[in-house]
Amino acid sequence: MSNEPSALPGFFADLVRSETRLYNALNERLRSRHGIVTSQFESLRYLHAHPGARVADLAAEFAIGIGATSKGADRLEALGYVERRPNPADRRSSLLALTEDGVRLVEAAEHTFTDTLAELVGATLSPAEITSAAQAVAKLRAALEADQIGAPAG
Amino acid sequence: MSNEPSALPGFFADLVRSETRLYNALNERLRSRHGIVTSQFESLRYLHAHPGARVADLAAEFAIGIGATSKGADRLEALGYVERRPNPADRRSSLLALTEDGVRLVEAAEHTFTDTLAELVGATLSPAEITSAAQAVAKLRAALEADQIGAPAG
DNA sequence: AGACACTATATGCCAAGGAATCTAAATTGA
DNA sequence: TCAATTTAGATTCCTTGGCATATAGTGTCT
Repeated sequence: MSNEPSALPGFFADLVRSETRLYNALNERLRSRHGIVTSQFESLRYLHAHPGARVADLAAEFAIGIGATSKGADRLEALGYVERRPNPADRRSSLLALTEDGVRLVEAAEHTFTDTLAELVGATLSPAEITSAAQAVAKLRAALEADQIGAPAG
Repeated sequence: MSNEPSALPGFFADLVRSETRLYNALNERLRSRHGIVTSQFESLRYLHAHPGARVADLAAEFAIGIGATSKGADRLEALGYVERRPNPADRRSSLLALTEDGVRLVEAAEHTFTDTLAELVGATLSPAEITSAAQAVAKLRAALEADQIGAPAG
């Protein structure tokens, strides 16, 4: 009874729809309060946790292309939130780090982000549901990353 | 112990990363085998299940803007998979439907879609994990839709 | 009937990502 | 050591989506 094979397309559809709507809602909040969108917040958040990351590290984390990542870094640099510093170990690459403004922004936006998620997800799913869903997607993500599935070309 | 409030950012990150990689992997497969990408497949799939849907119905389903949906319909029409028929009840709108080619394509692509998901998700998560994750995202999606959260403006 | 608001969609412009290409730098191996 | 290969990331072109606006058709009110 439980191994309906065709549960997967519905699961995928619900996953994508939920993600789209959460992403859109977070975009609105983050843009109005902090002037950035979710993808930018996530980059800043990653750099906050991993100072000195390279463009390729960001691209691998988000499963987007190097070109797109490089352009995204340009924008954050132009906004004054990110700095490119020379990589002493390899002159082809730069080390990315948050500026002081970037640190302030990401710390403020973190509250908006967490609060909005709590409002949108926490109001709907019970802690137990969140826990079991979180375990499943964490496992799925780890497997996809380990097998390098869905990494774009450019 | 279970109601860590800060489980949500990690859950969101894993959700987005999983979705991105699954979407990218499906894009590759669908493009190489059928010449369409996942977003197009999902539109065709929706029209297969809901013949005579309008542009606005597709936009609401996917939580994307009306303008983008209209342009997407243009492309599928240009490819010969979708037809716009006059809506007898309202001459401002058209009723969208699959052509015969569109029906053939979506039925073939459905196998690719299901098989790929089974390969990527079914190999990683147990049926029980899939079931509980699917229930959670179905509930989340329904709540977001009911509250019209994350519907874009245009 | 005419005016007005409303709705459905189409269109134009801009921002962002994918893929391919290009350059510079590092690494390898004869 | 120096040519060949690989790697990092920047640049270019193309596609797609968001948002604002335009256009046409509906409904209503008088």
